[in-house]
Amino acid sequence: MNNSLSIKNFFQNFGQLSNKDWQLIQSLEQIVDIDKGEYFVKEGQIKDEIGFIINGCMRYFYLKDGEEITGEFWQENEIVAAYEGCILQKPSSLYIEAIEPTKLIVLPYRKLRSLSDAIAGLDKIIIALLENFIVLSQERVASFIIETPEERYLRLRKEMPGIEDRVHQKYIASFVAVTPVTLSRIRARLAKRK
Amino acid sequence: MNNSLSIKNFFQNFGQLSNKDWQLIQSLEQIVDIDKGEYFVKEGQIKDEIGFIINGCMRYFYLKDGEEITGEFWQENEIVAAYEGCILQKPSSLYIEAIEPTKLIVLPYRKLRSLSDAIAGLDKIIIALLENFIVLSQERVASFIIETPEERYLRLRKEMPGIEDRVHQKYIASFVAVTPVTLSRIRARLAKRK
DNA sequence: ATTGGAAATTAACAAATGATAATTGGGCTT
DNA sequence: AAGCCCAATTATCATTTGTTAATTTCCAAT
Repeated sequence: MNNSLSIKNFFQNFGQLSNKDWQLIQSLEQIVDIDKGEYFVKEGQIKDEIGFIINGCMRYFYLKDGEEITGEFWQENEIVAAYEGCILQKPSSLYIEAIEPTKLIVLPYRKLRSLSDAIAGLDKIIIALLENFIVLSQERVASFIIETPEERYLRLRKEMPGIEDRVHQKYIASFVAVTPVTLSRIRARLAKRK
Repeated sequence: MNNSLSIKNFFQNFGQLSNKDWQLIQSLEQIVDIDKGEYFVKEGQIKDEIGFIINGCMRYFYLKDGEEITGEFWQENEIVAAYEGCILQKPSSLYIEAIEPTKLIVLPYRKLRSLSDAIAGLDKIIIALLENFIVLSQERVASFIIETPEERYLRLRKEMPGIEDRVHQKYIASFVAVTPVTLSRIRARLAKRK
């Protein structure tokens, strides 16, 4: 099966493309495999590429005082990117790591942008992609503003069923913004309540 | 002086427009004055308009268990919007309130989008606007992930000098994600340390 | 199957934050 | 200028979370 189909489907959610246009985009594509524990982006690196996960699981994290603090998890059919590299062309302040062996379709963001002259309608798709990203980003902000750690934990389980079987609890703990010990206590409380 | 000049300058940061194109955009513009304590958006309302602050000061907040929790402050030359309305055409889950008497230039987002066929280069400007928004949004996420309340407070003072003279400390407290009492203690600690 | 090592849980204690209430301070109205 | 109302500070106490360490559980490698 053609891996590229999946990202095509993803793009076509946002707008239609002719086969010829699609081939132009495909010419920028690269398939990348990342081993478990290896990185798509490291701190300090300028990475202007976006990755589309064919299979596997990733996270991004900040390194603060030697501690890894997870910001987000990504799974199949999701887009991973370091916005600093893509939008600002600046060195990343975060790491993007494969939690499992991960296969990605990689597209250079600026080169993709530069195809808009050749591909009518590409701008519309990019706008839709960015809008999509904004929605996710704002939901994450809202989750910090209005939710407790326990609520964030429950939301993660709901939004990403199965994620607990894929990643360490200590990663989830920092995603939820507590220590592993506290997450353990939250889980104990929830289990008792049931 | 022409208020519309300021939003034109703002847009032109992201791309050039001819006078004719600009007039087309201007035809969508509306000047809106909002009294202190009044709202640009209320919870439940579908608002697909973006506002550009000519003068004044605003904030958005969520209402949770009767508590107002501030998510962001906006000042002159910044754009205010409820992404749920603009992007998703859904009822807002938040309020946008004028903290001071505020004058806005208001543009309907979807109508603006629909001008792309008539205005070459508008899509590029919209992309730049969205990218700009993503950067701000991700910085806010990062601030929750890697910073302590004290650090968030210091960052706000640095990024928005003078904001403390414009808004109540209780608003700042919830922005920083602590109670007013705790913010007061943080301030006392900082004053002593100096 | 055994074993080594890290992750998760549990317990005990320290530190920080929240909640409540009393006091002080500042701004607005009359 | 006086008085009132709400915001901000301070104090006290309760609750929660972090920290450290001990114990158990889970994987992975041999």
